[in-house]
Amino acid sequence: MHGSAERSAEHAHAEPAPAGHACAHDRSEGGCAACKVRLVSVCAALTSEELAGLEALSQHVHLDPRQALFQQDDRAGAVYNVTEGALRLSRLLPDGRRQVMGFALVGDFLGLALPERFTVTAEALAPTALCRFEKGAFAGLVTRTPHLLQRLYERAGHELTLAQDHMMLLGRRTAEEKVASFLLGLRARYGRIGHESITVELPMGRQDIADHLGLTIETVSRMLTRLDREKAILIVPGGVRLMDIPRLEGLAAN
Amino acid sequence: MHGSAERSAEHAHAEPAPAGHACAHDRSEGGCAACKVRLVSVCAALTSEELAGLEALSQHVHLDPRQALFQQDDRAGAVYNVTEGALRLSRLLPDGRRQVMGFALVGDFLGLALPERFTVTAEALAPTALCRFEKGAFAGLVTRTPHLLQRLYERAGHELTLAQDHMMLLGRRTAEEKVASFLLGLRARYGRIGHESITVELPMGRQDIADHLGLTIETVSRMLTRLDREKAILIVPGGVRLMDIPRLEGLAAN
DNA sequence: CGGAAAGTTGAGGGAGGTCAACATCGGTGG
DNA sequence: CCACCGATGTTGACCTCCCTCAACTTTCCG
Repeated sequence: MHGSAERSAEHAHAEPAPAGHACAHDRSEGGCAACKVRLVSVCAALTSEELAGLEALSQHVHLDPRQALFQQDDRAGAVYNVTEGALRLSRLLPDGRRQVMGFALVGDFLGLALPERFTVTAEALAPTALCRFEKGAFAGLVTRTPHLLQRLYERAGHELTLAQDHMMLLGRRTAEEKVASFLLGLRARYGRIGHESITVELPMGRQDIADHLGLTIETVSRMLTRLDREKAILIVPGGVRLMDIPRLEGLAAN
Repeated sequence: MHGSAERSAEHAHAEPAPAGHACAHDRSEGGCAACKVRLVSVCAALTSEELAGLEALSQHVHLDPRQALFQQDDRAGAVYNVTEGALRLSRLLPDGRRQVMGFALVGDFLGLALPERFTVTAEALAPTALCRFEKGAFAGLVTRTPHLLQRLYERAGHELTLAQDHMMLLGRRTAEEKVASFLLGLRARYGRIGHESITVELPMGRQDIADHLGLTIETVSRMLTRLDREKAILIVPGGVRLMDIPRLEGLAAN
């Protein structure tokens, strides 16, 4: 099921640029200062000189749907900033059971902890564009730029509280609560990146949602159907419209 | 069930020192340089001058079993380093369901993310001693000491991968796997702080384990009994002796 | 020694998993 | 343009793992 079609772009980079090409002219269209994710991303911590330093390191990467950016346990050679699209971050147990640790949306940073090896597999859910920073160079910039380190640290702290929220969800909530909570959380995230709407796009499949919430695909489907039947949501192609947010918030209960 | 006996030492600090006293003479017995948790803690990043700076900020706090150090949503006025004992870090849902996010052992750092408010409640499981650092002063030291910030950042990254491990456990493992994994994980942690042994102390109760693993107290008890019956472990007063570690590792499966 | 708290064990039930059939959707080629 | 096909999602029937409820035992302290 994890066929060779999902080869890692991280590997590809070492080879003569088959996918994920990172040629110099790729970063000629405006640069970091004009980057539309700058204000929502970790780059907001930087002065314009620092930004220039960052830009010198940046490369653009594009992924097709289902293409992997990197695999769990790959040596981490770079960090990334998502500028377009969405990715699934997952871990596999030896027997194939999967846990989706989260979804990276526009503005999200991958490789935050600067780990030796990636702790998750990152795969594109849609056509996705990223800013790539060579890890060594980025680490150098970080040590020279306490601002940036501070910002990364704050971000890591934030990730940690999100992880705690999700542990609460996985350990102590019912299936219906999990699904309601997931939809509200996703809506809030879209809101923060400027796409405030009652309609929540779901670029991930039902299986991805199930593996994220610690459920099966059937249970996710049933809960969505139930919420739809009860007029709390409306299932639409490619997403869900939240019809009764107070009710959903009651279910999410936090 | 969460009676007034569990009042927060964080509150107590503002009042005229009822519990958790932090008088100057409390830090006269050796200081940070002689601190036995120094090498396993975040302080290992510091030079001896920096250590002196840290020491000037430090206060000793002692907690009795069941006493709270701080509560979820308390304004975070300090960070802590555990020097003795153990604490339970938990979160409560409005309806009383509880998730234990983890247990802090000797050498562990509380308030790592320097949050505005604590995201968990911390309660002592045994007589516990901590080093307390006023948050403002600590934050000041951090900005003046890139070493330390770097170290905190690494630590936060490590916490993040631990959180991911635990999400995998909560979302995708069976009760037996959860318990086996928990025991092995605890043993590994004790090992890292110098208490390598086949016998794992369990300073927390069954309910705490259950709330950590997303199970009920009865299921935890049954799984321990089953592992005992199968000679994988031996239940002893106050803990568990791991009799067949390969078998436990097979169950934990990762 | 006595009472409360903590832990264990058993019986029964239910939320969610499993298995299987069916529906829907999107792409591809005739 | 539509028939076909595989992938994805939905629905139903049944089952099982874990939860619930309850009784009992053990441990911990005063």
